[in-house]
Amino acid sequence: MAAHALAWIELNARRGGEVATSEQIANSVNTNPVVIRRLLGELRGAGLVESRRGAGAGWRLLRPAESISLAEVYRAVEGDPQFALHPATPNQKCPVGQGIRSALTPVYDAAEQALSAELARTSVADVLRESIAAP
Amino acid sequence: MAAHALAWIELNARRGGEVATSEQIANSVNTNPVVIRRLLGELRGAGLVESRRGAGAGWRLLRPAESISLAEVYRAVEGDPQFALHPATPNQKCPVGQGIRSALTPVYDAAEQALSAELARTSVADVLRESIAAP
DNA sequence: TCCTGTCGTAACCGTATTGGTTACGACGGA
DNA sequence: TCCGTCGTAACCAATACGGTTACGACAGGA
Repeated sequence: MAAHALAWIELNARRGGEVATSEQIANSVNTNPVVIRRLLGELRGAGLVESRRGAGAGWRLLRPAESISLAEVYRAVEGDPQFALHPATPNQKCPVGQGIRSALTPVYDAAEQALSAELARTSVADVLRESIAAP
Repeated sequence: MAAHALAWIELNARRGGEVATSEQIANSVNTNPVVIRRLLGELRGAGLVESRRGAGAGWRLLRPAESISLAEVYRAVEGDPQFALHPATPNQKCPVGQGIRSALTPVYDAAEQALSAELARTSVADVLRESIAAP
């Protein structure tokens, strides 16, 4: 949904729209404007968009769509690590339980890294282009 | 937890244990035996372990720990795709909404692929070794 | 100055997921 | 026959997520 929202803002800008309102975006994503405002709020925290209030308010990209990668979007939206360790701390009296977390942490880090690197290959502009090109 | 359980089964085997019971594994993972049985049930479905019932029952790896990668474990446990598309189908009357899903699907597939490739670099035997080696 | 449109945010709901727990039947070796 | 273990259903609490309503804050125009 975040990728969709950003692509829509970019399309709107290319059509001459100064800013995009959460209601317009919600109409395309088919959800509630509040959901969009929450979502874009996180992206604003990551420095990807800015919002204007008052009359004629709305949202705008802070950087060219070509330079915003899905890795940044992903990181902004899915803040916490994707790979969680055990909910309860394992049995420290067992050799495995004692060392399992420090054994898995680097593996998880590498996995997140690989994921991020792959997502970095696609930009919001790419998403928009492929969306428009779809049959 | 799945990686932990498999590593424990392997450690137990190296110590001469024929099979590992869900209660023993649960003791190391610090959870309930039923949770372990459910978990290993999925891994059995993926052909990674087998279970024996009756007296003296328990679990055993079906393949050498060196040949079981975390990618297989991950796939067995986290069956469905990690990247979900929109919960509600987007507005088909909008160019972005109409094409966004077919634009994102290949990106998601590539991301899952990158993730899997990274996890494939680590085996259950690696996890056990690193766990035991931990300070 | 007031009015209007939009964001910002809190509050709440329903649903789904997850790990945990209890319970009990099924199985199979001793 | 007995006993230990798996297999599985049922239920619970906690959490997360998208959705919805509501309302104050803000800013620009009339």
